[in-house]
Amino acid sequence: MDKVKALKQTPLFGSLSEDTLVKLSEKTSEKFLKTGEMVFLEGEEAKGMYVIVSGTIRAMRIGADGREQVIHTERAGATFGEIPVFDGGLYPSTVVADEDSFLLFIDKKDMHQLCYEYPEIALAALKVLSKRLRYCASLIESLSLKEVSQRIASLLLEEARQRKPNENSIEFKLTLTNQQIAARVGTVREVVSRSFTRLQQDGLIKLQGRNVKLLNIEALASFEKFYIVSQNK
Amino acid sequence: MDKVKALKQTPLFGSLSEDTLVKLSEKTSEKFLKTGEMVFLEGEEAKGMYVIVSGTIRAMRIGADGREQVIHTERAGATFGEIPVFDGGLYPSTVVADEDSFLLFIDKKDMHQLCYEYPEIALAALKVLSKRLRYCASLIESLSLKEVSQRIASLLLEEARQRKPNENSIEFKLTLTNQQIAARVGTVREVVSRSFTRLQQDGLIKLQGRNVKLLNIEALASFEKFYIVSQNK
DNA sequence: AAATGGCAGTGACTTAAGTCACACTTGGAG
DNA sequence: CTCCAAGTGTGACTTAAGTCACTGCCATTT
Repeated sequence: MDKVKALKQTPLFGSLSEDTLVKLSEKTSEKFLKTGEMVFLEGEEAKGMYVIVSGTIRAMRIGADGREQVIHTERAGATFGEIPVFDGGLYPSTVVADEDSFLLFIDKKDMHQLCYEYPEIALAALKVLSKRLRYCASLIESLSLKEVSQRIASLLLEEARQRKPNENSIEFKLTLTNQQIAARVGTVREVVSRSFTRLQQDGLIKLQGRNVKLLNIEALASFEKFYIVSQNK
Repeated sequence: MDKVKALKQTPLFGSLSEDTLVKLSEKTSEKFLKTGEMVFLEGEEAKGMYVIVSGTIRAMRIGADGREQVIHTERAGATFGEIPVFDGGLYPSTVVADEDSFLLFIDKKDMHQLCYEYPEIALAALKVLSKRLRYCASLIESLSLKEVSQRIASLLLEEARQRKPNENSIEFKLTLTNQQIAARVGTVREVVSRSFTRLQQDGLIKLQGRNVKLLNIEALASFEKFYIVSQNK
């Protein structure tokens, strides 16, 4: 069965035996989503969590003016909606499919039982949440202490890292729209656009349409970390 | 023994029997800190995590210009530094004592062993991290989508909640300096000061020195959530 | 091959927030 | 008591970021 294979791929359930995975997979229910469809809304009652078999999702919050801030994104093999499973509360953010996606739903109670029966699952979940917490802490830092162009620099470096591991000049196609970048980085479309042109003027990147070339990764990384504004007069 | 009593109080180890706690307590080591002393630095190699027996700490990041952003604060009974225990990385932020504090240190390996032996500990840890993640998500939202005075409003409401549960007009003494508030809320001292006077002008609070009175909790809460700026002309 | 809708780029303007400098409280410590 | 350090308040100024309003560019779709 396909579901079993999918569960096997995840960091959460990868440690389980074939048999156990079969039993688990029988308890899951399936959910198909088209791009843009919502999985759940912030504040909704939560009955369980999701595993992404294929596709990608974003978890986000929406401000009073309608602006969107992405909290985290997840792709195939990852899970989301775990928080209410472990602390009993409501879903902490709204989740939307960023591509057509196939999800498995796992009930709260089943998950608890698994954690008691197989401590390695609890440990794996702890690892997943820890990584997420790291990411959130960095996002907090950059929202509070860094400028937009620095945040964009780090997004570009991260995108690059996910493609080719390590060269000193990397070129790739941006799959994100400026609007999506803005929502991740905590600004608006126009500012993203201007930041790109500024990074280009400063010789850190080269743009041609949606094609980005990081001209000097070293410099970009140090810009991301250390750039300080005019200071005093 | 005092250590055992302290461990018993924590959400993490509260479920353990007296005997187990004694055994655990023997594995911990003690650490005393004066106000302002550092527990560990962001990026430091991590050998384990801490339990706060008494005192308070703040976990924070420091920007290139020296500005500080608090990620979370913890008080007696809480734990911190768990992330590297579960994901094997370095400490994600710098932790400093906000008062004279007494901590217990628990080794990574001991913690792992406990999680295997007592799944309820792993579950408790999952709950702790889930709560922290909720807090971080809200901080991200407010840094990205809310104005400083709104963030201060929510800080005031939170402070109030931690004292008297629910009345409609609450008065209390702010223990935080404006500087500390700024570091939590993601601004600078001066802006906090001005925000306070503005909240006062708008009739939401009454200030007398460090004494704050929330005049209209309803209104303050709705200001915190929904306030929208001038919009268009 | 038009036509349409979604994106990107940019000028012009506004504004919240940050910086600097200085004066004013205040609550301990000697 | 009074002195002092630490903290607060505030005016004046700068600036990053946000808003509005267009223009122009593609990539589909019919």
